[in-house]
Order: sequence, then structure tokens, then C-alpha cells
Amino acid sequence: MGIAERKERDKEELRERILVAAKTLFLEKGVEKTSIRNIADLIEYSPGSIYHYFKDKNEIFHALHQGGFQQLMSRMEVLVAVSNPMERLKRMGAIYVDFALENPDMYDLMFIKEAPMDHVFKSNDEQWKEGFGTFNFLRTTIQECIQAGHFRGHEEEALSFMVWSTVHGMVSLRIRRRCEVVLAQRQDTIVKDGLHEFFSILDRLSS
Amino acid sequence: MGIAERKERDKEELRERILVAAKTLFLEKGVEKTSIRNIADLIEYSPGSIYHYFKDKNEIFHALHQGGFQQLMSRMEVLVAVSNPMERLKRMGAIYVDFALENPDMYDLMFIKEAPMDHVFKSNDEQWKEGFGTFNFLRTTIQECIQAGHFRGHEEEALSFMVWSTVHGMVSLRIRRRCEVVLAQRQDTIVKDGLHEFFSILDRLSS
DNA sequence: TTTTGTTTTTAAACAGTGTTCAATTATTTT
DNA sequence: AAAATAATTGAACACTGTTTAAAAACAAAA
Repeated sequence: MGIAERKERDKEELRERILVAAKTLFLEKGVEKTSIRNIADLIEYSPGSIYHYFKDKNEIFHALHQGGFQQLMSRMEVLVAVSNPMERLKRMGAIYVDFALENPDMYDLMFIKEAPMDHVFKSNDEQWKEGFGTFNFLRTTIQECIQAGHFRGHEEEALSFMVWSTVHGMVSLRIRRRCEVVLAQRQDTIVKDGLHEFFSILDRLSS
Repeated sequence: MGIAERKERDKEELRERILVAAKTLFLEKGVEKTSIRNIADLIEYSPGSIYHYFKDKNEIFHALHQGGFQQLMSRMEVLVAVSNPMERLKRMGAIYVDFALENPDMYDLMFIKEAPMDHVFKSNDEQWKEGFGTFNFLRTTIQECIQAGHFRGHEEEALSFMVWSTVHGMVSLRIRRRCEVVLAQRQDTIVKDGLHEFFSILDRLSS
């Protein structure tokens, strides 16, 4: 019965087209300012038909949300080759910041937007574990740093959170345009500069 | 002509009532989910009349935004009595975090929401300098720390940004509900724990 | 090939949104 | 009391997310 399969593929294809259109508009105008009608217009279907493929607007957001974590995780994969945990930690920070600055709207979707966090946790979905995955990777790395004698006197969980917060803080202040308070001539590089300040602090803590 | 003055006062009073109603609803349901009609209902006026006192919804947001900075600044005032700059820096962090956790929605309004940043900067208003004021205060404190021999090898502007980012990152991850990835039993205290990790890092950098 | 059954798609409707504006009401000045 | 000014209203406009009954499209069965 190849027909059923073809229909399945067709359906999957339209679903994908909706997702692509939604992503385009979300990243262009933001989630709130993108309407179902906008998405429907772009793929040349009626607004109602979108509800055949997604329960509601949140489910579309959710699907894209997952895609973002997969992207970030795939960037992190090169780190398995870095055996020195301190080196790995710093490279992780650099990858994280690069990802955020290169995909600000996707980062916004993943870590700043408030929209459907309920939904994300209620649906015990497999993919969201990718979200946990990223933090677990950070925790494990810091664990290894501690085992290697770094961060003496510090505690794994809280330190991991603080490290994450530092990079998240920098990129999210940039993305949400709060960097206007720093010196005008420094605004373009302040995130990278801040990251290097952080790195040199980490280096000092190695001993 | 006491009448003109009384009219002015009346007008100012209704303006204030709109602001109070808007704040109540914004902090209760969020900015997006609060409608002009909701605000009008609460003060028992028609929706249209609100536009006699504010250009649009953003201008209401903006007015509240300013109020938030004044609040935060007034909390910071006690710090002028702290002469040791390192001590002052840490206390600043604690005040900042406390303010954010006690007024999460106002903090959200001030530092996370994207809404009307254009407006904030275009209108070269006096009050927004309070926003600069907070960061200037941080910069000055770190300047003093450096002059006192701390943070050797670090650079004022970038370090200030990084310090701000760390506290902002922690509270904004909490406010936007991204702390679910940390250990369940730690979630309630993770921000304060993270802050103390940060403090002990700062202490180490004192030498 | 025609009929049946299922899936996909649509247009219209509902209740909500921010905002504008002509008309009404209230208040002050002449 | 009449005129002028200011404040307030309610209806309207063009949107929004979502639901739903009807229509169209299409595969399988007769």
C-alpha cells in the first residue's frame, strides 16, 4: 500500500512547510506579532487548515523550540574531543555565545521568551531532554573540573547555574537591547569582551 | 486662578489612577494579556478616554518602566554608607537580586521585556538616565575596586558588564522559568546559592 | 464507473484585541 | 443664560486565535 505512505509523506511535507513559514515569520517579526493568518498567507492555505496539523499556535512554537536545542547540541558535539575539562568549559561558553549571537531570535525563542513553558514541561516529550542535555553537559564538565582540582571550595550545582547565568546574562542583555548603557564605542564588542573577562576569571580559579 | 490648578490636579489624579490600574493588571496578568479595555473597566471609564491621558499602550508601559528604576535606585541609596568598594559591590548584587525576586514582573518590565526600547531611547527623557545611573553606579564601584588593588589585569567596562550579566542572568533565568533544568530540590534556592558562589569568586579575586 | 467513506480544505463566525473619531455630556468662561 | 472649551463616550475599523459546519478532494469498494 504505497498510497497511504505517500499520503503520509504529503501530510508531513505540508506540516514542514507550515513550520518553515512559521519560523521565517517568528524570526522576522517575533512570535506575538505573527498571526496564524500570516502563516496561512505565506503557504497559500486557509487559516483553519493549519489547525489540522497543529493543535494551536503554541504547538508550532514548541516544534521550533525543539529544533533550536538540536542545533545547539550539534554544535556542542565537537567538545567530546576536548579532554581538558577547563578547556572544554571555556570552549563551551564560546560556542554558546556564538550560537546566541548568530541566531538571536532562535536563542530568544529558546531561553528568553516566556510563551509556552507550561506546555514544554507538561508534554513529557523526548526532545526537551535536549534542553536538560545542554545543562547536564555543563554540569558534567564542571564536575570533571572539580575532580581535576579546580574550583576548590565551590559546589557543583550552584556553580554550574552561575556559569550558565553569566553567559546567558550577557547574550540576553544584548539580544533584548539593554547594552545601550555601556560605553557607545564598546557596545559592538562588549559581549565578547565580557566573555574574555569571564575566561580570565575562570583561569585564576584553576589553581 | 486656583481653578486651573485644581483641574490640572484632577487630570493628574486620573492619570495616576490609570497608571495604578495598569500596574496592577500588568503585574497580575502580564503586559500582553492586559487590554486597554481591562484597564478601563478597572477604573470605570470607557476605553477611549484612556487615550486622552496616554498616547498608546506603550506610553503606559513606559511610565511604569521609569517608576521601576526609581524604586531600584532608592534601594541602592543605602550603599553610599558602605566605604569598602568590594563590600559595596557585593551588597549591590544582593540588593539587585532581592529587588528582582521580590518584584519579578517589574524586573521583567525593566530588563527583559522587549516592548518599547525604541521609545525609551528616542524620547531623551530624564528618567531613563536612572537606568544609566544604576550601571554607572556599578562601574564606579568597580573602578574603586580596581583602584584599591582588586581585579588586577581586568578591564573596567567589560568587567562591569560581566558582573551585571551574572546577576541579571540568574534572576532572568528564574523569572522566565528556565530553572527547571537544575536539580529539583535546589530550584528554590539556586539563585541565592549561585549569588554566593559568585561572591566567593569575587573574594578570591580580591588579592 | 459509480457509489461510499474518509481526509483535507475552506469560509464564516465568535469573542477578543489596540486604536480612532464623531457625537455627546460636563464644566468653565464670557 | 449663552458660548466656548474640555472630558467622555460608544460605535466603528482592522486586526487577533480558534472553532465549526459545509464543501471539496480523493481512495477504495461495488
